[in-house]
Amino acid sequence: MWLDPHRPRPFAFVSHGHADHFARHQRVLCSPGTGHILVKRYGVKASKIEALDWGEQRIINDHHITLHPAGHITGSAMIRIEGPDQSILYTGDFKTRSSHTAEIAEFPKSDILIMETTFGRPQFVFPPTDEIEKQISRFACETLEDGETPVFFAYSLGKAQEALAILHNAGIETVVHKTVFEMTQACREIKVDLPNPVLLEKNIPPGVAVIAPPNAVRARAIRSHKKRRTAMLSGWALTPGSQYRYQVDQVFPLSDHADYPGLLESVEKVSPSLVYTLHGSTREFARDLRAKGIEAWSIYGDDQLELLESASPEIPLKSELSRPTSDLRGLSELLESLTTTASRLKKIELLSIFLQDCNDEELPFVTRWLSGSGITHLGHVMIRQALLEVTGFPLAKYKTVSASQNDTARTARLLLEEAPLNPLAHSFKEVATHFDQLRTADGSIAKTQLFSCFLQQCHPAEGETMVRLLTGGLRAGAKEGLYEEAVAKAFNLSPSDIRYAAMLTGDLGEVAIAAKNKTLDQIQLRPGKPIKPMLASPSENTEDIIKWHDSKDIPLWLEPKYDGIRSQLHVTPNGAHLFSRDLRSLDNEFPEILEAARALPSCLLDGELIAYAEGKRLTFFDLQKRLGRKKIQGDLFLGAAIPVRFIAFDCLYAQKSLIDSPLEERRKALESLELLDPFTTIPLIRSNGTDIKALEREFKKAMSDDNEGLIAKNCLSSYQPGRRGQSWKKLKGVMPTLDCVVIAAQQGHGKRAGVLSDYTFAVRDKESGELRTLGKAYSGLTDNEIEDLTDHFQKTTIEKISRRVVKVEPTIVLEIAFDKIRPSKRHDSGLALRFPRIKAIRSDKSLDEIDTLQTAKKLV
DNA sequence: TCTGATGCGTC
DNA sequence: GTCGGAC
DNA sequence: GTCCGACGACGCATCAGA
Repeated sequence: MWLDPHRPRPFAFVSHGHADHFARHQRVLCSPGTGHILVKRYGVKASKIEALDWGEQRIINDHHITLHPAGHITGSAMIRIEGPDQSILYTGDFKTRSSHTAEIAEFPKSDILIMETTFGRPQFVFPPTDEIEKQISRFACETLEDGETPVFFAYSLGKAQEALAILHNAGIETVVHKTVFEMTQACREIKVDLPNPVLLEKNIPPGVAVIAPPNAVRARAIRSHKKRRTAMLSGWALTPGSQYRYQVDQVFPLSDHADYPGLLESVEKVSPSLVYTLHGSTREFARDLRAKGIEAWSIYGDDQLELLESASPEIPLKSELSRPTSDLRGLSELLESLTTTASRLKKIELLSIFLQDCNDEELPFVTRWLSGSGITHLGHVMIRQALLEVTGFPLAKYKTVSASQNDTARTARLLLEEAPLNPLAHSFKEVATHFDQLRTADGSIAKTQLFSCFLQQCHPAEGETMVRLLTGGLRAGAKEGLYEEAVAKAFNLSPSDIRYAAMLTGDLGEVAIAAKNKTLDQIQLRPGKPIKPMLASPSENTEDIIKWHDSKDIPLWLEPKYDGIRSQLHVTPNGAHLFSRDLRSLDNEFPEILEAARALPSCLLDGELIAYAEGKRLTFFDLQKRLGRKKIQGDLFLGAAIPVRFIAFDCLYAQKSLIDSPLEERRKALESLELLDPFTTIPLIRSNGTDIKALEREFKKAMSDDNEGLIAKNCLSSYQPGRRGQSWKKLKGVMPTLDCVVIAAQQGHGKRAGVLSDYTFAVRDKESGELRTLGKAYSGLTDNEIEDLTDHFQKTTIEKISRRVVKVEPTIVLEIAFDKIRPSKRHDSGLALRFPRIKAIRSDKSLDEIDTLQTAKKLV
């Protein structure tokens, strides 16, 4: 018999109904209350459950087994196993204080005690429960009086019911999230004295409090409710930074675990001769017991997601740490306000004021940092390493914190708050120098070292900002467009002028300084300086294209959409250059193209690089082999094996800038260049803009020529760099689909951190009968669908594969659309999809109706 | 020296 | 590349 | 309509660890 095992076992004791203590065992021993919860929460078959009443005795292999209330949540039990020589008590999770929904804990005397020590450090002393309850009620009342909604986050089983009882006793009307609703009903069914719960519908009615599980922080009904004040109910409220960690307005230390005095008290009652400790501060608590003359050892395994050790006394807490006023601090504070305000206008206002305060030297690079360029990024592995160096924490601790955050920057801040730091003031210039050093440092070890030294001199908040900047994940809800408007506002210019200049340079920093000095008009297009390519908006079908064109008099211009690499060819008297879609230089990768371009006059061409050999186009994957190469070495060989052509479809400069000229004129300029191999001009179809049949024919032809589809262009439009405007439309082929079953689900990042957002799907191999994975997808589902699926997958989890991934029962059939299917080593089907997306959740289909590997292979 | 994990940039 | 959500 | 941030597979480079 296993005790609370994480993996499915033939026979296991399950102490209570929380997910971290449960797996799909063949037979389960538990209290009747827990048994009922397992049925309701995880859909466990009642026949698999062997319930044992409090004090009732069972004999298994000559051992007397009894269960005793643990006081953690409804039904939570300790198990006592008495053998011929000695007795063992395993506590599961427990608490010593009384509560509204859990039975009062009993501590039978035993020789060996295996106990949980989640809060096994002396600083964990919870205030009296009635005191906490009063605070909670007061928070709810005050919030309601202010016309706002109090929202409590609490585990859906246990804490949520406590909260419901507390609010009910205080006479506060409460609505609860779906999972809380279900768990409350389950508790009521086993005679726990709780008010009838009211389910939270789409919108929160006025005058009520809300109880939701912590992972509903991002649920739509709650997020969209602006007038809310949030509170987290957790014992971790006692740790520094918890309010920040949970991103709530308030935290209350309402806990279902024993605090430090409670742990000691329970050891005393059991009076064991040997203690093993589990969860949380296992080593510390065992050490404390040994100091009292009780033999005690920790069983390693800090598998509790929420675990966060508190600062040791010699390290100053966050509040005591000085936070020097500095440029960097200003930037931190700016980012913080940007993140918290949803209003676009407000963000622009904040940014513009900030930019006005920068001097000429700072302005360009600060603008670049904010708009996400000009910083070499550090990967999260290097950042993790630097954090471990500064804090001296073990990797396990990083992982625990990171698992609860899913955000490197926030993880950094939490860890730094417990680290011995020496915050100094940092000017922008110093920060810029540091970024430079990081960029030029050789190797990841040197970079890590540099960064950890810098972090040591940062206040945690500034450390977080540095990490945000270095990971590029500002998550401030602002990108290019908004920054352009901010620059315009800061220097009193029109946003369109700023945008135009930004299009030309692709460097907002340069634009900002020009704006400040009123020299914007000096920014002009010229070959050698890359500009952002114009993009096409997608359209559904040929009908859309006709509707969009909407003209009898103007021809509809069509070009095939090649499957290559978008690139810009700049030819100047001093040499030629190639740039990629995001303005990276491709010069090293395609030297033979540059060589050939020397024969061309000065010009700037927009086009597509494609792989082409022996009169035939090769695939994108062939072409990709030539990307990312650092050394020119072997280029001769590669150039021969995978020759490349540049297919030009636009000309932005020929003697003068043609950016503002209509496409017609640009095309003329392009044709007058009379390009020769390896340069070609894209075939152009000047079609009648009203004949849908003709359009269909052209589209079919483009597809049968192995193109991705067609690009439709308005021949009178100017070139709009960097915008996915309406002057160009793309039309792609109808995608094939396969019906697949989900076999694993993965936790998301950022705004998808509380949900299982990413699904591994599989098809059936007819030969072996096995399921074979084909790929992963999330794209295509709405937030609500993801929430529902998360719920479903939590209930149908078979086992935890890794920190983020769970294996689930194959119950959900998805219709997966994709562009192409091809052989691959990534998945065990030996196939992979290009651009997979979820077209539909096929709840009408069952596992035996999914597509087969053999069908999939035919589509290759 | 090889391999797998990670980062980065292309679609 | 894909997509949904927010403004 | 437009921007933004969640994500897919693939190929090359780099680095840690076998």
